[in-house]
Amino acid sequence: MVTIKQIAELCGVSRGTVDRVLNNRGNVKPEKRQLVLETAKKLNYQPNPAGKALAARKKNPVVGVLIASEGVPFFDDVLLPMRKAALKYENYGMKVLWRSMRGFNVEEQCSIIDELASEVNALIINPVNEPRVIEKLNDLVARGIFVVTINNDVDSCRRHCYVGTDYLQGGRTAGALLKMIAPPGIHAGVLMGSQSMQGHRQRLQGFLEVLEKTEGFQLMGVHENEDDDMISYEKTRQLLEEHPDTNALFIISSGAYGAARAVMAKNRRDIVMVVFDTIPSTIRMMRDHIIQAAIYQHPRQQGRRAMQVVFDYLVNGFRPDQKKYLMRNEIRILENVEE
Amino acid sequence: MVTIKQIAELCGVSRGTVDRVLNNRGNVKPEKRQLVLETAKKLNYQPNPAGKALAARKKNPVVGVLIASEGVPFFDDVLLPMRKAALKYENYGMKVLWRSMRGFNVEEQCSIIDELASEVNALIINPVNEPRVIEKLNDLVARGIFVVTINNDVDSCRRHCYVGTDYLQGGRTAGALLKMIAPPGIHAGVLMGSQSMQGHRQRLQGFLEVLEKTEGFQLMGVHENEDDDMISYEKTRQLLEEHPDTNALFIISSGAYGAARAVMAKNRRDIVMVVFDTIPSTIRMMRDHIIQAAIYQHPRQQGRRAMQVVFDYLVNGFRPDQKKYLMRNEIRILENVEE
DNA sequence: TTGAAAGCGGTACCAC
DNA sequence: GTGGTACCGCTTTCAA
Repeated sequence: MVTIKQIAELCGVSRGTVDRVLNNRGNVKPEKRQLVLETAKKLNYQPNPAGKALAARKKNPVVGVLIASEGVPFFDDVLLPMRKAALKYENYGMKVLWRSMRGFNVEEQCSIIDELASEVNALIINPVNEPRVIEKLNDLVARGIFVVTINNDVDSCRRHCYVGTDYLQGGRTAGALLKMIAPPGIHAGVLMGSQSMQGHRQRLQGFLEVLEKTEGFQLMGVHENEDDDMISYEKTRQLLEEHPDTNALFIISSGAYGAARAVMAKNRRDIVMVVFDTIPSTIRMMRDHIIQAAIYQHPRQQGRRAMQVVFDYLVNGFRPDQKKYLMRNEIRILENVEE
Repeated sequence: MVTIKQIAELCGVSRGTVDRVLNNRGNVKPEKRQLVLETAKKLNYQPNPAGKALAARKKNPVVGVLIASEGVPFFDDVLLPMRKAALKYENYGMKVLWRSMRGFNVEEQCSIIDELASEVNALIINPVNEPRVIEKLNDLVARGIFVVTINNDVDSCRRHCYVGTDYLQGGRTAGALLKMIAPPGIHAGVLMGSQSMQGHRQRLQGFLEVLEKTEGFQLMGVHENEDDDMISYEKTRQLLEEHPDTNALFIISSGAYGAARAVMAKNRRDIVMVVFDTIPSTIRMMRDHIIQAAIYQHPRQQGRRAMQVVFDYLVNGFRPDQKKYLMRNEIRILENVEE
């Protein structure tokens, strides 16, 4: 392992000079600069993160977290490991400010961002896909704040990093799975949160892409449930009444429980249900054999990873090595859904 | 964040004394000891891992890795992220000695362990489940070497930590999946590496546990392929000739490619194949629709995690918070198998 | 433009 | 028993 001290000795300069070169702080004579750079390269110098972390304490690293998590069980699985990771990183001197909100209110999100912006050097956010929010995030980036979007990426935003899933692939996986586990002649109904959610549209697109090539496939309707179980219940009930030949349901975001209750109410245990996320109510419905499979988007990894990317940047001085960290869309059935 | 220095000031003692108390190095008057402990507890003192890591350099932390990986594609997926993690940790001053072997030769494994034992303070090993090896590992533990078993745990071994999967659950998941994707009346043939591999037996057990309750299920035979594709090919061919009504194949460890080739040779594309691990040859067979699904045991996480557990112990001074780190058995189909 | 020195938190060793 | 001190690697500040 090579240290700054060794490079300094080899080049006949002081550690301070080496530091100035390696971190582009200027004020070094070109020849010396050149010499230091070459030596560092030749010896394959890699900074020791422990040294960096200790020194970084003086920079007072603070990260803000803003997630529209209230009333959304999925985010419990994101936030728990994120909190655990935060606890670990707080031992290095990093601080975390937690904020949450309910629903996708642009106004509210903007004002919380403003509030956080003045006291953090990094932000983890689950952003609403709206121009005003995007503009605000770009603004933070311009001011030197490190921005990580989680679970939901936004268009044309200059955020440093996105942590989430590939929605299109998620839809394809769900479609292909349904095709495998349902009898031929699939007549599927679809429920999604909202057409205005880009991720939901992409999942639907991937799903249809796979199934439309399938013999006997019929789409019985696509309905919006605003990620609400009650609305989900009503719409599913209606769908089943209008199209009794429906034999499969695909739930694109939340509302699986509501849909499952409608299936139970109609006593339609022949229906195959594929949903997203393995929240507790979904696991219960899997045990009752109402829901057959769920696509798992690694919420825990998402939470951990987002916090880690920020820590590595603020404390260890690493820029993320990817602009996007995409988690796999996994298939979970009753047998591998629990710990 | 609380530091040793602060505790020292509050207690009116020196940092050295606080260190002696918190690390049980003795030589502290009971009253002082008590006071320091109470203060640390009250302030919820947590050591800063960066400080520890820096100081740990003087201990010269070295870890040895010994995996019977040669000729086993599965371990490529374990070793690559393990190497990447090692590279990262080497920047903290930890050193890694890499060893590999081919097959499960007790003699050879023992001699490599002996060779490593004298130069490492930790060992990551994929052990052969044999008394002589187990004894040797227990010996290392007694000598203060930190031992992590990976992918294959061994009975009654005092290793500090196991990183791998739950074999029984893997078998159950495979069985339940087969039940979902194959038409009713499953006539399944099974290929396993060896009856003497505990993990393989457990997967078979989980598989049968689920399927034996299934109407119309028949087991057409269980054959050993020694994890070899050629043997796998021969045994599968034979099985299909003796039992032409076989309509499903379950491959418990390696040899999926050999079995798939036999299926192709017999032109039996109606057969449903469920296998373990998504090695390149398996992915190719999935693209050709010979293999329908694979159980994925998170090889990459296994590699990363094992290295991390060792690093956290040697460099940060954390004991692992679990004796077993079990990865989920995931279901992979063509649509979610690739990046 | 540069070097020297202090400090981040923890550990180890020496002198008393 | 105990305090003082040096050191691990990196950053920052100050003086020259």
